[in-house]
Amino acid sequence: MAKEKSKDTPQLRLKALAPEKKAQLLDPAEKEFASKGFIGASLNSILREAGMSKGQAYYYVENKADLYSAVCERAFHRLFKKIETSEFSPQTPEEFWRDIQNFCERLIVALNGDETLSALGRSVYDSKQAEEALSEPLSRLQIQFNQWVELGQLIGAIRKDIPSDLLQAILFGVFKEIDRWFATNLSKLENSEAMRLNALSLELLRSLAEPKQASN
Amino acid sequence: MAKEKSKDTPQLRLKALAPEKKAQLLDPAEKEFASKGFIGASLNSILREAGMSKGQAYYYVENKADLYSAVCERAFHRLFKKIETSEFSPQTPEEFWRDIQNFCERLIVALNGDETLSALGRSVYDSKQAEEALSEPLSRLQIQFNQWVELGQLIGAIRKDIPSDLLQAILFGVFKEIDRWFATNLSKLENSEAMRLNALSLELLRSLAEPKQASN
DNA sequence: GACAACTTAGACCATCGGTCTAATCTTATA
DNA sequence: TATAAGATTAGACCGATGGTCTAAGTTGTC
Repeated sequence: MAKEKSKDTPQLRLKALAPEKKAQLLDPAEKEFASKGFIGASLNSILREAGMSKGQAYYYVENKADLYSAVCERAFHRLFKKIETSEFSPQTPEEFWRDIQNFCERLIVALNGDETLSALGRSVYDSKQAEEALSEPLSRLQIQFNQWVELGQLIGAIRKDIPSDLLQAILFGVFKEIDRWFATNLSKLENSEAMRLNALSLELLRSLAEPKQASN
Repeated sequence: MAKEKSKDTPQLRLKALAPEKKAQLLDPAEKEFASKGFIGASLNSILREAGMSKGQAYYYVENKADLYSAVCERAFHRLFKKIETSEFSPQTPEEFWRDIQNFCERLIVALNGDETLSALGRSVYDSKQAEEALSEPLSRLQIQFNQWVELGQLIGAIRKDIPSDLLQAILFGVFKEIDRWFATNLSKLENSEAMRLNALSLELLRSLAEPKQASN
């Protein structure tokens, strides 16, 4: 009983690591994952870049998926610090959608200011394996999302005739495609057109989620 | 100039191959791709199953992606023979959406009758690499799709305020998520509920694509 | 039968993610 | 301060992957 039982899983060891050393591994990993995707990224190449031996890396990380997860988790926190989510307790559908719009706008601003972060985010679509690697943080996101949906349903802002996981999948799907499209086409767009489409996209999501007999 | 200049690319050689021999390679490949996805499928394992040497396979196929593409192409033809697309020349939005619904129904029936085919279809979502491997047939599909969209726009069945590739991405995305959801949840569903959701899904797609001031 | 083209087998390659062991470095206690 | 115990590190090694290459076998033609 020397210290505190000591850390005996890679994850705990990584968490207890000095920030600079953690960065020594996670920075090159983030760059590689963001640019090559989960599957395309080479572990060996990351380690070479990090100047780190395999034994060392695998002492702090269980496998490739675990490393990816650690990288995303860190990036996720970075994003959340930028967004600083404010209170969210709408009483009417109008308020609900205003708050959602507000949130989306801040999200977009935050992502636009950090290309690596948004590329990393997009890497989740890369493959099923990437999604599985993030199943834990993603399920946390999903819980959060479901709370919003339930709240929205409570105040009549969101339809109740679709199973919420199906609705969620659809909304995420649409969001994903819009994100993808903007990522590839933004540069070719006039500013005004971009803003119009942005607003339109949100309306689209709203029209999907709202009860059928729309309130406007 | 012995024969006809002979086939000097793997693709042409494969196309000229006797059907049974083609099947000897493509059948095991289809099974593997459908069950393991593009990335998860093992080429070596396919060849073992097919009783075919590497040299032989690579004589008829350029690489893994090319094999996947050949498999999908063949499956695609199989699907189309089942669907037997009828004429499609609606004059009004109502007719347009009736025809679309008709098509979707036949598509669903065809897919339900061929589990391997639908699993193979779903394998496209497996990874970006899978999608890239099918870029050629997919772009043909896209052209077809765009013709429908243009026709729909002409007769006022489809909105014109969204770039058609964005609209297409969104519709595909929604379709994909619905397909996925049904693939995992169908068994748990009551028959009547399944039918209700099915109809609702189509309505959803329609509401996304229709001009904003809906006609009904 | 000879020559050329087509076809096939499978050894071989670099790279992949991952494992394992032996060495080293740290720390705590006697 | 010596030593034992634990934490950490290096990197050889592993099986499997997709892909290449060459030498042999097969086929068709004159």
